[in-house]
Amino acid sequence: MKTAGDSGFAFPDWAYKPESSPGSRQIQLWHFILELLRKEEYHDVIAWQGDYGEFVIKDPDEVARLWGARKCKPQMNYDKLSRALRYYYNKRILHKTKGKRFTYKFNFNKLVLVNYPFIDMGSTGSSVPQSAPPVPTGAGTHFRFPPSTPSEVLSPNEDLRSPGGMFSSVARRMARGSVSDCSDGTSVNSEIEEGNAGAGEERGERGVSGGGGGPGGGGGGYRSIIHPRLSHETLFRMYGGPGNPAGHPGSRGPTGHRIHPDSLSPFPVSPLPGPGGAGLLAPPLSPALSMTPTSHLPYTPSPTLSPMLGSHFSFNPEDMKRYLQAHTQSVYNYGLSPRAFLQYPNIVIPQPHRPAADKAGLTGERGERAERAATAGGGERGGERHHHPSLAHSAHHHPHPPHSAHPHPHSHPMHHPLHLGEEPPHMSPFKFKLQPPPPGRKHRDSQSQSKPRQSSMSSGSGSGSMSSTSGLGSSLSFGSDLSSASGSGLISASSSTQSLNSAGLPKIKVEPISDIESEEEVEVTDISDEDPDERDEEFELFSPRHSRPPNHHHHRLANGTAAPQHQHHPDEDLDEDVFKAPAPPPPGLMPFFTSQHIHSNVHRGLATLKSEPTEPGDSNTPPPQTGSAGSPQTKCIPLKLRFKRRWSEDQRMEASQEESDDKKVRPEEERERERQSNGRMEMEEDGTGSGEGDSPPPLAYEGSLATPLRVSAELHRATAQLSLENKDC
DNA sequence: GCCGGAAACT
DNA sequence: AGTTTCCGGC
Repeated sequence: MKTAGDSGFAFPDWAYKPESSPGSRQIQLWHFILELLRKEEYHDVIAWQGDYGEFVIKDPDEVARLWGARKCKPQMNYDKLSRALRYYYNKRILHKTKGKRFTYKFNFNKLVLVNYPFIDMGSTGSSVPQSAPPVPTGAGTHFRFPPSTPSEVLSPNEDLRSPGGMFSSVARRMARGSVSDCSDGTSVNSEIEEGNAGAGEERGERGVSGGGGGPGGGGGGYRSIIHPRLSHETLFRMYGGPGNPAGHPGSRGPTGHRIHPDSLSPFPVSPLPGPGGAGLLAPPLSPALSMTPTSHLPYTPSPTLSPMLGSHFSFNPEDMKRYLQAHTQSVYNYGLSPRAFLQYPNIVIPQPHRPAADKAGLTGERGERAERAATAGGGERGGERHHHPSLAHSAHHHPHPPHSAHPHPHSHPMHHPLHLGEEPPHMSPFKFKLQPPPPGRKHRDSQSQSKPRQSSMSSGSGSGSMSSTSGLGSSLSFGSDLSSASGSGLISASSSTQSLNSAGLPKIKVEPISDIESEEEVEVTDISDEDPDERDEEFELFSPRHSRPPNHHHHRLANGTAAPQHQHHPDEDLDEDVFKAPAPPPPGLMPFFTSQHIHSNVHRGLATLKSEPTEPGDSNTPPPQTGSAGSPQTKCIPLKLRFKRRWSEDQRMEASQEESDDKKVRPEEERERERQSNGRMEMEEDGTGSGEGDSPPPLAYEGSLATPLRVSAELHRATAQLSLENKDC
């Protein structure tokens, strides 16, 4: 089965579909809708209206006609189209706004972020009008929706390993891509948009009534609507400097990593409003940063794109740095869940942006960007993004948003330069052998799960279960790799870890290229095995349930009282949340960002893990304001070790954060199982049900850190090993 | 108008 | 898989 996972990215199946991506021949309805929405010409037909992400089809027939034209389905009508839209309900891409005719609402959190991490949500939150269509202003010049598709994003593999590869890959795609429409031989080259940056949009369809199905008409009409490919620039932004093949370690300066050339992050905020960039979005991670674990994305090894490529790949420090940086950056840029950082405790979060430096760096670096020319009109840097009219007033056009205006970037605790260059020198390349993820726990438990639904959680193969951990095999990979790294030369982390397996993590074998041979195999057992699954709620962190007591099975209340009293239907709530403007991240979460828990000095071993989650991470990094004190002691901790720890914690976190998601999608059995074992998940909300403003107590996290003895013991051992190794650093 | 099952289509 | 088509039901 091919899914997003094939590419190595953690995407919900529905979100992936390369074929359906803009660049491919088939466009998906939601893409199309978004396209229309972003075009003023169609505002009389369909437009944003109402709440965030909500739009109204003003002229159903016309929309249907347009859609039909696009799909070469002259018989299309609103009834059919709406049926298609309804299919999105379960996928959570859309919701129907009840009571309002022809009104639907996008779930951009799932959709945009997952699919188009590059999209600039605009100033989002506050500045954006209610319906503020998360109109994605592309990272690039002009807003392109869908800026890219996961598939186009390139696999981490490619990126990390060699930008060059990335390029070629892009080139390849660009070369090939064109969207064919119903027209005879006519094909709509989506690339065009890149070229004209939206200029010359045509509405061929309109007015060509009747001709809807007509080849020429239909095709041409949308010609510029779609932007299928990710520009190189975008890619660079995503991954930091342009071509800097892994082969040239150290060639890139800190500034070179600039993901966003614009003065400030082009992704000021996630769609979720939040104080100062605090708009933390949850889990949906950038496809580009596939290594990041997401809670709702299934992991699927990709033979071709994923890091699992070939099932074996080598990793060197540079790559790691790059990856980490990208990850970090993405977290910041996309307002990802703080959890994303949990993995890299010691990592200093990159500064959102250093305009001058960045630009300089970027400029210098991106000579090869072909698209530059193409996008000429765009002026990406200028921050000239296409804004949806409705967004007009949004604070978008801030090439250099003042802090006041955009507190996020700088005020955000996360904003610390990532000093990758300062990674422990001793890091030597090591190989990771990735193996296909073991069957999810569900699988094991119930072999005969009903058909998998892509909606995050339900997929049988554990994709659902993978939730956060699995999201990206890679991220997990690291963790597991690292943890296992301490073992004998070649270890299969997954094999030793049941929890991991249950999580559906890919198996990874780490082959220390350098010296780690003496290490013992460490078995990392995670308590999270409880039920790492089916969670795909992206707002986990921000939802009330986060306040749930730590280290408990997610579905249970701390006091053991399971008495959920909230009135709403959990489903409803969740959905609502999802479709609602995101709430600001709970204060309590900040610590996560700021203080990278973990890391501990080697000597302390795992103790840190258990009790002191908030230790300051990188010695190089000044402790964030919010962070609790920090003791610079982790300097010498090998990345591997950090990862290991991070991973463990993450696992625990995951376990505690699970929550119910889309029940609709979930197989009945599954739900049943959950109910039985965990009690009502609804309870997770803790009765706090209030919604958005909820801020979970910081404690929650700490508690969740509690580690089972066995785990700590194991880890401890591993740690000891590592520490010995790195004693001298 | 809206919903969602079912089957067919690509 | 993602619709498209059809349709009965609310």
